[in-house]
Amino acid sequence: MNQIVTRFPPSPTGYLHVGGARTALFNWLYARRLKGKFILRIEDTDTERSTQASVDAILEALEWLGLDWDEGPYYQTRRFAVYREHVQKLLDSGHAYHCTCTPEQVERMRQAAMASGGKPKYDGTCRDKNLPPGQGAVVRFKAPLTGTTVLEDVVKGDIVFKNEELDDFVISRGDGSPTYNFAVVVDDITMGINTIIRGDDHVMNTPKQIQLYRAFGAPLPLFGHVPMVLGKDRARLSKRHGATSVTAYRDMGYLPEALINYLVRLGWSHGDQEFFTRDELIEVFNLENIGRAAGVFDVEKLIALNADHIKAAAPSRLVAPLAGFMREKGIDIEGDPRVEKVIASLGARSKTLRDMAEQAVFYFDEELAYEPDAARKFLTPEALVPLTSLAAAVDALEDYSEQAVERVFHGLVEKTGLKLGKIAQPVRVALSGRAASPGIYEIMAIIGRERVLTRLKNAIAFIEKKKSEAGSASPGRQ
RNA sequence: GGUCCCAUCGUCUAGCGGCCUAGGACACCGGCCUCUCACGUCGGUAACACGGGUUCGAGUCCCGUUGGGACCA
Repeated sequence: MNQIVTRFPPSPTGYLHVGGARTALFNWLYARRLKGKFILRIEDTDTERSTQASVDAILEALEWLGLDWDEGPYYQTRRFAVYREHVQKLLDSGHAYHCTCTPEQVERMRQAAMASGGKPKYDGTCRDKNLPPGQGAVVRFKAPLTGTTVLEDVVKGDIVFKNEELDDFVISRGDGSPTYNFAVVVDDITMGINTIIRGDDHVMNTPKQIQLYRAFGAPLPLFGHVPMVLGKDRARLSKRHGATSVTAYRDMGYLPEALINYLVRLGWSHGDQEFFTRDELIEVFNLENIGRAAGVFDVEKLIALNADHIKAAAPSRLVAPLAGFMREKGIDIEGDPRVEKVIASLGARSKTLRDMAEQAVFYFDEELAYEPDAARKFLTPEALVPLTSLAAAVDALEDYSEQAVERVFHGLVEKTGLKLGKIAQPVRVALSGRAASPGIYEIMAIIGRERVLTRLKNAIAFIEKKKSEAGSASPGRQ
């Protein structure tokens, strides 16, 4: 085979879902691996359900995933002349014929065939009539009546179909529009596609398509049918299983490389390796290791992989995507010199970017709100001494750094005899508003001395206020 | 209903006749680390659907059953 050419042909009847994204990914990876071409084709012949909004959504999702295409997008609705020309070719070569049987007649044939225990199919009434083209006449493919058609599938192995199971299917409708199987084959042949990786819901279409290739005298492409992606209940993945659109995952704070990593491992493996960068995948992806069994989409594992990719990402890589989530919280982090350090401090603690944004707020928001439970537990009168002495020590510090701050804490431990935790927890709440956060020395280094002092003072004032309120309220109680 | 596909821990999977008293990952449970939470690290629970063959030997090959799924209607 010369240069390999793959394709992804979505129907623009909705967003790009994760199952579709996976087959696009497989085709893309295979093309990139073998330095081939990846073509995008929009199968929009169902004009009832196809929309431009869907096309846009699909392109947007592919772009976000970084699955770039080398040709296209081609639109089937703009290729009717090509289809007509190919219908004529089959007519001329005797591989197709006009048929004037009405849908009602065909339906009766099917009923009759079923009644006599046969397969519901067209009985070939017009097959040898050599009818001329006529108003409303369809064009049928003259399919082989006996023998077998073998699909040599790279993932499933050989699949044999008896030709008697198939019938003379329609390739061109009464209005001149092509049928699905016909348009696909004409497109794939004329676009030079030689490798077709698609969902295994297409295996039953394949014998018909193979017969068309033969009728056209075209070489067969390599077929690989990959198993479906299932939901938790092992039924085909659908909206009731939760988010299925690619962009929904983007909006929830997943990294495209994580979704790609997850999707590729769902149905493909490379020994025991779980974590892959995009470049690694391009290096090692192959068709041989695609599995034969359908897989269940498991968000838990996606989350874990996303966390791993966040950890592995350079902070600078995360600034732009995180900025979007911060903006939702009214915080503009772009250009802020602290962001990369903030991201570094949160990398090991974030499952998603949304999650990271949540935790990053306190670094930037000066209107710190204390978590009620954390404040109740740690911002107590007992914390007054450590808080005030820390403030004094920090204020007196000659050079302010993470190391210097750490030394201050150790000094306080010695001086007060308190356990480090007794000092650290109130400070943590004072600085972050939470009971759980990155290390406090790190936080202090990032937010800077000024803010540290302000926040410590605020916490002290908070405790004092609480104390006096409690004092004035207590006489009424026993 | 017909045709076709599939079948290893809850999930994703390794395994391509002996290296398997079945390995890894996620999740879960414990220990360690520790200023909290994470991270990390160490350990644990957990699977070859069933029944026949073939073979000296089967998770691995063949047949059947069962169970899922796809397509057509």
